[in-house]
Amino acid sequence: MNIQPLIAHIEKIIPLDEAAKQDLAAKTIFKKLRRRQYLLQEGDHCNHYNFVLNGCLRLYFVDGKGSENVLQFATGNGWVADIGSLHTGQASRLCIDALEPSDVLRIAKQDLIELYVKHAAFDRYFRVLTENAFVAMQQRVLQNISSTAEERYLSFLEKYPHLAQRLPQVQIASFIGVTPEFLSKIRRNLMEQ
Amino acid sequence: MNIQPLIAHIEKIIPLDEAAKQDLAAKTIFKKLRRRQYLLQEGDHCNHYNFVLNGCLRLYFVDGKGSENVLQFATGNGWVADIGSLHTGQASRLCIDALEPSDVLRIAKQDLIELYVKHAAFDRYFRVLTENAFVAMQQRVLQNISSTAEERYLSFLEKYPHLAQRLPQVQIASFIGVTPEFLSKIRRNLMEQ
DNA sequence: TTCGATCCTTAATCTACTTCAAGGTTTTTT
DNA sequence: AAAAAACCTTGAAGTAGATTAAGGATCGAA
Repeated sequence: MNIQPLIAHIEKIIPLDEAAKQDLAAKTIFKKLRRRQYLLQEGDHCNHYNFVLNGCLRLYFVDGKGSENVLQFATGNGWVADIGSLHTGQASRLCIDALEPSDVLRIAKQDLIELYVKHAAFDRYFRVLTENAFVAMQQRVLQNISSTAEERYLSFLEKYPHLAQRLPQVQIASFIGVTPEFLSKIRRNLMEQ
Repeated sequence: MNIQPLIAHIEKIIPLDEAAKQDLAAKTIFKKLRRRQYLLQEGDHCNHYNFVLNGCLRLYFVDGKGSENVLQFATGNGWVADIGSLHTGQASRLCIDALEPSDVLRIAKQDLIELYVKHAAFDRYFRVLTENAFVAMQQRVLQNISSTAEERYLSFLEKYPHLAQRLPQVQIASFIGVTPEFLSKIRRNLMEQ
């Protein structure tokens, strides 16, 4: 199993010594997913942090009316987990599944804790990682509050041009927080100009 | 200057040795704010992480139409900063000011980095802190997408009962993402039941 | 003690977005 | 190759919430 992409990703933030790399390799699990396969299902306990090698996963929430609301897409070199459930140990209210056939590296919660304790570099890496994710999430809250759906769609195109090509409209609509019908209308309006 | 509340808050997550406490104390700046006083203004570079001892601050964004959109309230034992600006060094698009007269402890960016390097405990502490903040922000995105304004208001009351008493309605409206007029209507509807 | 801010509410009109229903196309599975 | 899913669009009708405008209440400063 080749965990090189993961190591490379970590070393963009902080160098790892040999011992750290070996411990990491020993705790990394490889998993292949088909399209539509669950990695986490509502009610499960989220026990793994997942690093996507290739393909595309989504983290989403099924609300009272049965609609899916996408919180996050994860493609190559991205992480995905229900961090809330992972930390508190409570059952998750979120789902993770594969939008495309995907390859994933997983680290179990207990192993992650051991890595934190043994190698301070991992605290640093996940601190920076989470700070970046936090900033992105904060900007999204801002945008939801202060922009129209059309503005949100345009900014999605700008920010994730590769995803815009790759994903079905339904998923994009769900991410920016509108119905697929309305996104269709937005797109038509944009075309006409 | 008494930084005991800050130390206590950190030690809920990870113990600090004497050296770490002393280095922390040496880098901590005390600041008193009047009501309405800015701690960070749009266009400034955010160079400090701020720990609130007492009072209440808000982090907010002024959008194209000139409306204020509250991202976060910070009261006793809470942190507030524009983490994005703090990290990238770019000018901030956010503002921080005091809703009540407040006392704040500040750590400058450069000092924070030195603390990270010298004492691994700080990487751990801020990792956990940011993970919690991230989870909260994620839940907020979810709620914005999948709930009505009334549901968001009720959940605000549940989650921050002390703030609901203390803050003007305008601020609460801005936090949950509606106009003050509409919040007023929501409150009336709730009364009538 | 009064003047100006800030704050809260009400009501009328307006609009961005949802819901529902339907038909056509493309992709996936068998 | 056929059947079944998933996907995208269109239009009509409905609704949550914004906007505008106005009046009254409370608070803070001089």
